[in-house]
Parts: sequence; structure tokens; C-alpha cells
Amino acid sequence: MKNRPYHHGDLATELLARAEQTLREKGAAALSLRELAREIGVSPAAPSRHFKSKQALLDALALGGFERLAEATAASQREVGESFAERLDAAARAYVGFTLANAALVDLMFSVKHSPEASEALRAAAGRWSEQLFELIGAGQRRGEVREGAPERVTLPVFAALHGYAGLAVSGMLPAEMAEHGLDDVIASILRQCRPE
Amino acid sequence: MKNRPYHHGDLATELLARAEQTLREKGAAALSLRELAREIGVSPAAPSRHFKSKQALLDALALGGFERLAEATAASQREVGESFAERLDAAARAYVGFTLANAALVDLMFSVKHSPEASEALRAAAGRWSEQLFELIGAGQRRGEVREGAPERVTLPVFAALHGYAGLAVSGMLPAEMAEHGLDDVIASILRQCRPE
DNA sequence: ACCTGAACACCGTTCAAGT
DNA sequence: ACCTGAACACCGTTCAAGT
Repeated sequence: MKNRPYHHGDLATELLARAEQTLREKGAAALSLRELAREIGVSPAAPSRHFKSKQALLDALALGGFERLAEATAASQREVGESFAERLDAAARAYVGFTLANAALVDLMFSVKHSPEASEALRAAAGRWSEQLFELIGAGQRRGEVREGAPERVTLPVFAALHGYAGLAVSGMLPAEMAEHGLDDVIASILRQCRPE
Repeated sequence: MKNRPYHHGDLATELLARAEQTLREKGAAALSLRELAREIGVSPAAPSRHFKSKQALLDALALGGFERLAEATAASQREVGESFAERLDAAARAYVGFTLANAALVDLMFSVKHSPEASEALRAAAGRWSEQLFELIGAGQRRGEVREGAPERVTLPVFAALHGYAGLAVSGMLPAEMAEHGLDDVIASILRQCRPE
């Protein structure tokens, strides 16, 4: 057994890991830098060397969330057929699944308040994800399974429907009678609105 | 001029009013019960007589938000024609307009964490609002302008699209190329997915 | 019933000083 | 470069006591 060294070694990484655990288990309100430091066994001032403010840590968390979401979406496309319906279904379930499994993190990712510098990076990370939806629609158009139109204008309503459903489901604001077939109905409605002619 | 009386008179109301102002001007993070009390000129302990915790005040704020949203939606339907397209357009713009004008409040309304007792009241208030979308779709169906199907299953994807677009717009996560005709495209996609046959 | 004053156990952040 | 220890200016909440 080794006694704790003066230098932690990888405090930044451990802060992020513990923070995300707290986020998942107790919610964003319960996230405190001091408590994180206490759990890790480091002084209250130590985190500030790695994240210049609490908001900076939250921003880093959100950034990681977007990266994992993009990764999960990419994974969903790898083991699925080529038809638009199949690919949309996979992407939709990946997104909603990620959101439900990481509710507090997703809340953070799309929260209103981010430091302006972080917003740039966050928007870029969000872009790398929405790029995939964009690709999905474009491929559907090339196959003649999705109506024509500027891809970004066809994609936005699809994006909005998924994001909105996930948000409603996570916040518990879905009327019970809507939750039953919720995601199925949303996917069906997206296919309907994307249909050619 | 009257000197401040021992009893404020309507502290609960003034707390809510000032809290909403702070929310709008400085965001949820800047909302402090102590500062509210200071602004109003009352002791730090005074708010606790009217809201048993900070969360209780946030819940009350969210509740008021849902009531005003329902009111704004109802108003949007009063001065508009009878066709589904017109009524949907009005309701959509009322919702997105409310969201953009009250970003931090809407964030609160749909936030993940609410005290369990409040969640009941909040869901009821949200229900009174979604009831209106529900009515909108039902009326469209009776006019033959909206496809058939269980109204709650036709309504959910509409609800999701609006909620999602508003959320994306407010969080600044809308890719620039999508923001241009954003709401127009979302409304058009809703009309397309609702079209009969 | 409504509010004050003081206290308690926390925060995030800063900064000299240590290793 | 990385961390400690102590300090500063805050929090939300509770509770006896005042009016």
C-alpha cells in the first residue's frame, strides 16, 4: 500500500470522474468542489490549479458528454442496415438512451449558462454530433428515401423532435398517456415528415 | 413617505417578483434568498416563513411559468383563423416566443430536479398547457386537416418538435445554418407530419 | 402570524507559503 | 508545477426571541 503522495498525479481526471459520478447519483445541485476535494483527499484549493472555476469544471463535463454522445451515435450506425428507416431508428434510440442514462449531464450540456469561451468549444462538440444527423439525412436523400431540400433545413426538425422528446421524458413532463408509445411515435412522425413527395 | 413596517405585507409576492427579475437579468445561478431578502429590506430568515426552502421558491416560480405559458397559448388562439395551419402557427410562435423571452424560467420549468410534492402540481400545470395542444390537434382532426389516430399519439411528436426547437434555440446549440429559417422549417415539418393520408 | 438576530455548517475563490 | 493552510466573503437553514 502506498501512502498518498504530495502530488496526486492525475487530479484533473479524478475530479472529472468523481464529479460525473456525483452528477449521476445526486444531481447537479449536490456537486461541490470542496466535497470533491474531500473525497479525493486533497486540499480545498487544489482543484483550482486544474479548473479555474467551478463553471470551468462543469464546462469540461459538458464537453465530455458531447464527445461520448457523438461516439454513441457513431456506434449505433455501425451495426445496422443501410435503409434510412433503420439508421434513423438506431440514431434516435442511441440519443434518447444516452439522455435517459445521463439525465443530469445532458441537462448540463444544453444548459443556458456556459462561460463564453467554453461555449465555442461546446458548440463545436455539439456540431460534431449534429454533423452525424446531417449525414444521416444526406444519405437518406441520396437513396431517395428522404425528401429533397437543403440538408440543414431538413435536418433541423428531426433534431428538434429528438431533442424535445428526450427533454420531455427526462424532466418527467410527459403526460402518462403519451409516454407509452412515445419514442416509437416520434420516430414514426420523423419518417412521415421526411418522406419524399 | 412611510417608514418600513415590521410586517412587510406581501413578502411572498415580492419575493417571487424579485426572484423572477433576477432570473431574467442574471440567471438562475445568481439567485440567492439572502440577497433577495437584502434587496427587499427584510432579515435573512424572513423568506423561510413563506417558502420553506429555496427549492420551494423555485418550484413556485416554475408553476407560475406554466400558468403564464398556458395563458399565452390561449391568447394566441383567440385572434386567429380556424384552419389548423393558422392555429398551429400561432401556438408554435407563442411557445417559442415565451421560451426565448423567459429562457432561465423555462429552464427551471423543465429542469430535472423538483421536490416530489411540487412535481405533482407542476405536472398538472404542464398538463393544462399540453391540453391546449391536444385540443388543437383534435380540432384539426375534426376539420379533416390532420391525420387520424389517437390524439395523444398524434400530439406528442408535435409537442416534442416545438419543445426541442425552443430548447436548442435557447441553449445556443443551434448550428448557425439551421437557425435562419429554423422555426418556419419546424412548423412546416409539423404540418407535413400531420397531413392526412 | 410575521419577522429579527444570531448562530451553524457549509460554499467558491484567493494567496502566501511549503515541497 | 502542484499542493497546503488559512482567510474572505458569501450561502441556506434553524431557532430563540421580539412585536
